[in-house]
Amino acid sequence: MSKSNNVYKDAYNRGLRLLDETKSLPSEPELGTLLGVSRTTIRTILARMEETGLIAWNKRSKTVLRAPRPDDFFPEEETDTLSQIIERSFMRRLLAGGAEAGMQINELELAREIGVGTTSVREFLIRFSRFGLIEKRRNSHWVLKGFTRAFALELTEIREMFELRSAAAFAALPQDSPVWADLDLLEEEHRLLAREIATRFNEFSELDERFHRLIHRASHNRFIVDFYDVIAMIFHYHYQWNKAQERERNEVAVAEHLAYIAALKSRDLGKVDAACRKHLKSARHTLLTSIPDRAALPQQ
Amino acid sequence: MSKSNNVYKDAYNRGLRLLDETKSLPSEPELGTLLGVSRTTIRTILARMEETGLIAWNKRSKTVLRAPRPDDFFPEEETDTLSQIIERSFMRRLLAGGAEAGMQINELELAREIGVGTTSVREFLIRFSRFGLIEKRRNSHWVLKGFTRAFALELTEIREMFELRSAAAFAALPQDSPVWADLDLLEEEHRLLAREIATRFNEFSELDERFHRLIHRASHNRFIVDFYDVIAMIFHYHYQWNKAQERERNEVAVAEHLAYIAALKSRDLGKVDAACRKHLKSARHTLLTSIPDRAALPQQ
DNA sequence: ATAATGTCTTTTATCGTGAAAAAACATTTT
DNA sequence: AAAATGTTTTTTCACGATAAAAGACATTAT
Repeated sequence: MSKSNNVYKDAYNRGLRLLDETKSLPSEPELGTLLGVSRTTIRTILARMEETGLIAWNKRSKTVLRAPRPDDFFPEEETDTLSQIIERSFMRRLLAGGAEAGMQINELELAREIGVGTTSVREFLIRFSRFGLIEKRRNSHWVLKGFTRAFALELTEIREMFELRSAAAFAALPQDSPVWADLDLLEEEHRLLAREIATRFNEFSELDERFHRLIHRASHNRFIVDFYDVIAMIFHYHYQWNKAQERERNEVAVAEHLAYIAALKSRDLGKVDAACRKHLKSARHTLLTSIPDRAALPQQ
Repeated sequence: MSKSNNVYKDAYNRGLRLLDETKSLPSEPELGTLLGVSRTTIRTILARMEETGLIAWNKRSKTVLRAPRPDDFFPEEETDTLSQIIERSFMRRLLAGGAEAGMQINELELAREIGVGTTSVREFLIRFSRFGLIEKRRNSHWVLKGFTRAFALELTEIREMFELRSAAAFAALPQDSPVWADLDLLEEEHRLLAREIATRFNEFSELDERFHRLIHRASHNRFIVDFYDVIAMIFHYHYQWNKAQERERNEVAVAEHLAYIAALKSRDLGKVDAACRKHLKSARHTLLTSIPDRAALPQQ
């Protein structure tokens, strides 16, 4: 099978949306930057668009002939990266119970189960290992450390250390820094979401991530910024799994964010520290309550 | 070439040293745990020892016939892991100048240069990426971020945060914790080294790592413990490269460690904090002075 | 002369394969 | 019967090969 052409398919789908907006497409390099792919892929896309009668293509002229129909799009699942597919399968296994700490992870078995080569699984596990949930035994299997209470506590300990420092750095940024404008925009989005929280509560997690990443970036420290990947991954899957009181939780979190933003804007370090601590405390609480108690039993 | 048998060769070399000590070898499973390899490898080793006339092997009896000679050992370089080989080559390139920030890293070229397959290089780069020195562009090349002043500052910022916390946790450990015995042992080793610093100064870095890892372990936080890998890697290569005033530097560091150990034993948090800060400050200074100024120029 | 298109080359992503090493199972020895 | 040895199976590690995607070079159009 070698390599799937998901990059092409995903870019094609996104390209279809451009057809609605204009009567003719821009140049190939321009499309490349627009869709974030190389010209090679753009040309493959254009070739297919021509073939399916979506556009007339002759050198520089790329005229839109008709609007894309639903069946012009490639199926969503064909646009996923292999590593996304592996990650999803792996996390499903991990969260869908039966994943006791200390359990062995078998590359070959995982690969067969997902239907991919072992190389891809190996590479995924190596990348995944930095999240602290698995560990490699040299020349042998991986060991699952488990999504335990201990893990959550260790994660939040670092998170709190990093975010308090980043928040302080943020508040100390000069008034003319562009981050203040970014913060204003995020504040506005929070206000909008707060108003319609009853229906849009599930949009919070995406906003949450953008907000915290903005703050962490103020640390100007790659290790702090990169660590947010761990948090984001955990929260992403965690919230997919645990939907209890999602609306209430998010409503509280939005309010806390707004208080946090106000504190940042006040540039009063004491207030920032207090607002940040308060939010992190409730975030930790939410994460901890969602972990089954079984996992709190002594490990190893 | 498939897979080199370096595990066997390394275990064989270590196994040879056992022959000096006894007249007959223990059971296969026992040898396995002793050398940290599987029985399969043990049996391959025994087979060769028999073949070269080192032992007489018949089922349970493994009698030593003669002492190993220098030429019985496999050459050192054949006992290295592939990832060690790749890491060394890569770091040599990186430190031996000509590695400007922003430079592209080519998997294929690296693999050809080192004489290994691309898969191994890919896996190495993925593992290496957590050190924050390289970054991947999706579907494209890796980018070298460079061993710059900024990198050193970001690294030490985290190190200081983590170590201060670990040191405080260490000092708070109950008197009957086994770590105090470990600390006593390390203290003794430091005293011995201090006495013979003139000749043994190059043994410090190994002691340094053991000392700091002991302290970090007191945090009981996997992210803190794991982060020491980054520090250890940087210091390892950094000190190989920069030998200026090595003796003096290490002499100072040993004295600082002894003061740090005394502070820990006093269990006075104020003293611990002061001693830790003092040592970390000079460690940072040493690291920073060794980075060429060119690297301090504005990046990107 | 600049920027696009057309064409060719290189690199990345992924697989299947095979030897090294581990692990599991069967048999023998104490 | 517990622990060792003997034998077989499974898994990991690393490679070369190949399609997808990126990138480089050549040519053409504005």
